[in-house]
Amino acid sequence: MTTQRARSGRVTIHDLARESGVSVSTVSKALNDNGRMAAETRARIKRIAAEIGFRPNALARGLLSSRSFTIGLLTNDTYGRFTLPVMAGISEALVDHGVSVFLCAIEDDPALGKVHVDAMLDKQVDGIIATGKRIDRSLPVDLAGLPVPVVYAFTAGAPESVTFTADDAQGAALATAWLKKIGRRSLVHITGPEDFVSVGERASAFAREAGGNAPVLYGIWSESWGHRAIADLWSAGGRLPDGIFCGNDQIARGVIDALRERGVRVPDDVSVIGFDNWEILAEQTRPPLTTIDMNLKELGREAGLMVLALAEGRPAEPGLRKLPCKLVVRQSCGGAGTAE
Amino acid sequence: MTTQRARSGRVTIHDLARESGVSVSTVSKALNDNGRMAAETRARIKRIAAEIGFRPNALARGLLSSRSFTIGLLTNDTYGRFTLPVMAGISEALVDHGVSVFLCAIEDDPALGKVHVDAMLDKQVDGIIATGKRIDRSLPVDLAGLPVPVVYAFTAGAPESVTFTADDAQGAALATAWLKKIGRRSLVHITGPEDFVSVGERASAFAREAGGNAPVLYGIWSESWGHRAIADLWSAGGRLPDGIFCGNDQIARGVIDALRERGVRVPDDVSVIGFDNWEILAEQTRPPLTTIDMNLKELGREAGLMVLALAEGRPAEPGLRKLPCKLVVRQSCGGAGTAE
DNA sequence: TTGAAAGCGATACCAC
DNA sequence: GTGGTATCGCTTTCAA
Repeated sequence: MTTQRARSGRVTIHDLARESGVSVSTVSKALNDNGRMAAETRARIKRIAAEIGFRPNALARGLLSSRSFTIGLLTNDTYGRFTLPVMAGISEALVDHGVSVFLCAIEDDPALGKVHVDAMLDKQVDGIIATGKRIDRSLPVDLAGLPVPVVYAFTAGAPESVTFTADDAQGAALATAWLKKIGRRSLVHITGPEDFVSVGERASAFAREAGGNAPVLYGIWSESWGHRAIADLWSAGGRLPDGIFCGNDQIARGVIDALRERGVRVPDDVSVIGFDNWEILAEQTRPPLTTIDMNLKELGREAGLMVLALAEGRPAEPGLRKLPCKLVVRQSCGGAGTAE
Repeated sequence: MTTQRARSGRVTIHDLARESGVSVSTVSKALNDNGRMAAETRARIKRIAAEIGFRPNALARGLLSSRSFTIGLLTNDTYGRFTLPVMAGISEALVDHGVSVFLCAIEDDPALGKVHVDAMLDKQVDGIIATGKRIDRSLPVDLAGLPVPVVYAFTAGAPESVTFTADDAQGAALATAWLKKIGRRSLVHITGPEDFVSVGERASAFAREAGGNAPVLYGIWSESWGHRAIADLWSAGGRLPDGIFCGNDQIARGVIDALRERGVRVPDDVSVIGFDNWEILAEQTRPPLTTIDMNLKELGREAGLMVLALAEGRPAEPGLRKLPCKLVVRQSCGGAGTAE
């Protein structure tokens, strides 16, 4: 181990060759289990490699193979509520394959987006995943015609691309069915802005499941709207709901707070169900919120495996893939397994 | 533009040389503004480069320069509340310098940590930033003795390293001083677990500013604890506070909800101030929460510039750098500029 | 079974 | 001014 190393402090295949008394090419074959060679030599080289801590330079390797084992993740979800689970899934799926992820937060700035895309391409990423906070809006960058495969996750994709999204309709149906299953009969859907595609999908599914004249209240994605919606409903003097399906967990939170302030008991008098399973919020709601989970981590995982497949040249059917949501039962609906 | 290109679909410096009718070395010099050459030639080459969309391969470049223009970001903050702003700051600071960021979420798994660190080193990152959710805990990986500079941000660092953190004491003093400034005299601090260093720092600063016998209530970082703390205080029958400094925004949220439920008016009767400026929560609190912002984005920016400096061989004083917090005034304290 | 040599894409030195 | 050539660290024929 007294041999001198490169000034970089990193040990190269040359160092290893010198140390093992064989040539560079032999070392390469030994480590990659290529070619034919004495099993003993191979073992010895591997042992010495481990001893002196040799790790092949991925840059050099990438130069040859034109695979960098790197992908880029583009997002405009600064807050990260949606992006983070997606990201976690991607990372988890790819780390086993030795693929690293460049994170590029581009806000809604096209110029910034271009800078990041160019930087990623310069760095020879094997593929790009675009993700966002809305499935009916695309990122402010044009990713068509890039020399690498692009997969869209939770953001609108180019026509002939692969896009993953949560199945809003199925999730909403799940929520509504659950309210009915636990015995609720007068249902309301309090949700976000009508121009969101996911709002429309969820509302339609709700209507289908709850019956066409169950009211749908559109508003914004905030607690305050949930609060106000309850105020409106209770002061309108109509038939009061006993089951409320909210468009997201924040609205649900507002709804539950408003109900409590009115002395309406949740879940005894009214069941409330949210959407998103934003845990930090859902768990702190009183009572903890039953809600729909979009399985974003799984979505990320699938997106990750998909870019990987495309990068390796495996073919994939283009199109929109809707991944199923799941129900997370906490206490805001009551009824879970009990004879209510 | 009819000349054939490499099968990769990416145009290389050779293509560009052929296209411009000059040698590869001339092209290189032209694009990098190196060497002496006819201004006209340089301009022509640049123009053609832009036309055929030439972008230098960063892998090849990195091989030579032993600079990959890539850094690694290691985090165990899965939820991302702290990591995200830090990350945004890092990215923002580095994108101008052409540096990309590998995101490595390692949970609290040492094995996963090692995998990611190895992968980053293989990819020749120029430096690593370690970030977490607690400044008094270190990540489950040993980053000492790495061949690249390491900077710690919002997580405990190795002894001789550069570590950035928020100035908890200053932030707490700021909060407490604000309560006093707007005329509050009976102060309480409701905060998180006593074994967090930041809890200790904030509590000491609070005591210093509020007077030694102002009570400090330790609990957990949740709304429910804030809620319960108020219940305890109001049922204990002691002197009731008119100013409450909470250890984080979630606790503050619980406190405010509990106060409202008791008919105590915020901010008329009691001022409440939080910590973290977790906007999505602080803005939805009723009334919106006045709180302390740790300037995490700025912290990230500084950390980014620091690794960059270290990577370029510029020296830096090791040690802990506490960055100042700032006060964000909303409505939960009242008093802002008014003659209360 | 092993090693020499070419080459991946770019840069830098040194001739011309 | 411009172009050949060595080089970065590694993989991959092809000879020996």
